[in-house]
Amino acid sequence: MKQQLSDLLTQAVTKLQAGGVLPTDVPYSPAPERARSKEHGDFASNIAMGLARAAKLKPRELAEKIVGALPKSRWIARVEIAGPGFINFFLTPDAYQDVVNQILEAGEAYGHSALGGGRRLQVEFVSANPTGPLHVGHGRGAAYGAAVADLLTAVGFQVHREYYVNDAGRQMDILATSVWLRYLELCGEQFAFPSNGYKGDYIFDIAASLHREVGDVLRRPSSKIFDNIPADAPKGGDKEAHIDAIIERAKALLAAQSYRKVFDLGLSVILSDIRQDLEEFGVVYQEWYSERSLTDRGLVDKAIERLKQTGHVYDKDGALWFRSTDFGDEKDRVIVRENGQKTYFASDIAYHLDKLERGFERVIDVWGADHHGYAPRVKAALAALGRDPSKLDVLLVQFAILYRGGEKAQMSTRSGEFVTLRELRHEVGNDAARFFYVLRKCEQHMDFDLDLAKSQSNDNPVYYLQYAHARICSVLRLVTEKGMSRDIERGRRNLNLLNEIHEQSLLATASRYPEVVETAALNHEPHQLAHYLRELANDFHAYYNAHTFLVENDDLRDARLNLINAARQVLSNGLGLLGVSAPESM
RNA sequence: GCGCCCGUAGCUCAACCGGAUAGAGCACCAGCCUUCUAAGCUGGGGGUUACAGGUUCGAUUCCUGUCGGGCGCGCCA
Repeated sequence: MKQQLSDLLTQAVTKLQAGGVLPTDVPYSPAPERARSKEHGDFASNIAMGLARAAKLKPRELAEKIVGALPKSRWIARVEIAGPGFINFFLTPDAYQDVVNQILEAGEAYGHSALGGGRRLQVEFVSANPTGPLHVGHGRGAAYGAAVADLLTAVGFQVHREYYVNDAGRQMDILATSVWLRYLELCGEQFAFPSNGYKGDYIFDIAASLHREVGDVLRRPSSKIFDNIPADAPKGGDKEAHIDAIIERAKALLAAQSYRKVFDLGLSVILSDIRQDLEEFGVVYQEWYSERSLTDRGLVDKAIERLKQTGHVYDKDGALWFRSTDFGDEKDRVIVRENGQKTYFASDIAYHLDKLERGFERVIDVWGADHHGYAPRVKAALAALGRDPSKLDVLLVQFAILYRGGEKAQMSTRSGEFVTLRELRHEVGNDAARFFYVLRKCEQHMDFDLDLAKSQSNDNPVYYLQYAHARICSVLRLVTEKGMSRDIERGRRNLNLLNEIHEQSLLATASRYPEVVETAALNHEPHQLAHYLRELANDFHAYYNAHTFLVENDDLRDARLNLINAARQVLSNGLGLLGVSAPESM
């Protein structure tokens, strides 16, 4: 529909260029936009305003010449020039008729396109450290990332969804040590649990299953563990030094193989919990990419080696630095520490290099906003390695600030005081949670009032959309109950009977769906789809209240049933892209 | 101090790579169920788009500055 108008405008401009009215060397965009107000018609073009200067004409004068050169079309009822020089198109009622047929023929594929041409994209999202269950902050990244990935799939990209598993590094050592210490408590050892250890209940569960499995085999006397260890913070010491020393002691007292057993148990229990949590949330991945595997395959060393070859690293204070300031970063970054350990950043360089070497045309990282300072250095590393850093899109998701009882709720994985994603899902339901998360654009700070979400879940806008879907299903079910017949073909032939204002409005909104999916996908803005669906549901509910569908007139009834069934299809497709179910009854 | 994000109705948020009279929901007020699901519909009040400049036919949108809020600024991840 949009394309046809665009073609007509191009023909008009070409004609004016041939007549010498317009220069041929000025670029222009004939794409008309959906008019925001009904009195401005269905589509509006600002082409005359853009070209007025080049034509040395007033915008309205040029607009008149363009309209004069416009070919006739049966889709266009009339064309008006308005305001400073807008060209407004009023479409004929039957211009929209065919939309119903298009939707019903395409079915679940309505709104899909081949825009992406099958090009391969990667979307990496959530990637939370496997040191505890996902909390509601991760939920936003999950809902957002999944919706972006699904939207891009819908417009024809081949999308690879990936979760980067940080299964190496100090945080995981703290986790393993925390599990071991809780295990020792079960064995009967007594000591003060480190203030910087993980204190969540899930640590007890893992420790208990470890104890059931191996008994007291991994027990070591607490006197040996805490002998000559730097003081913890509550005793005026340094909590970081304290926990690091305990980790070293744990590795020394347990043979490498035993330590690894505790470590792997903690990792696998938590990771499978995360995986199940996300799956229940409707978020699935093509790949769970292990950080440890990068090291095991030598990719980290290889990346460092390549940086050395390109001459962008140097030694200072016993550490190896990457000169990221050469590529716009605000300071240089350490990649190998004084103690010989590679930093997390080193792994990330190898990881992102690997992403591009796997052949993805474009790589999208969905990060929490607190990581925003990290993007320049990753891009710098890619540039230093001769890669195009613009192939990496970092989408920053702002924090969801939790409110409980009118006050900010604490969010700390370490202390174990947080609301888990699972708790949220159970309280408000998957559908409401998915929809709520995706309702606002990602760079917008989000106030998440838990009391409101939990106690007044019926106020959640998702029910408004689902209700529209359920209502339509209900009407379609009632056709036979009322002893009426339904003939889809008869409906197709009588679409010209749909001339009520509510019907025209619903048709126009439904016809916009493919455009909405396209812009939402390309701009990584699922909230556009969410807001659109609300509009569509609103059009339906208004129609429902204004008119009866199950009328005696067979022609009119079947036309209307086809229309609302088309609306149902669009609702179902749109909700599907957002990971929300479309119930047949409520 | 420096960097990134944000500031729109009482509250939570939209505004489609600069467009016409800035829109929804919640809350508030007034109406609509003997007819297809009232988790719905109809109408109403509510705004100097934080502030001051600049760019142009035209600015919530782009630029500069000020104020206010969030987050970063480790040889942590």
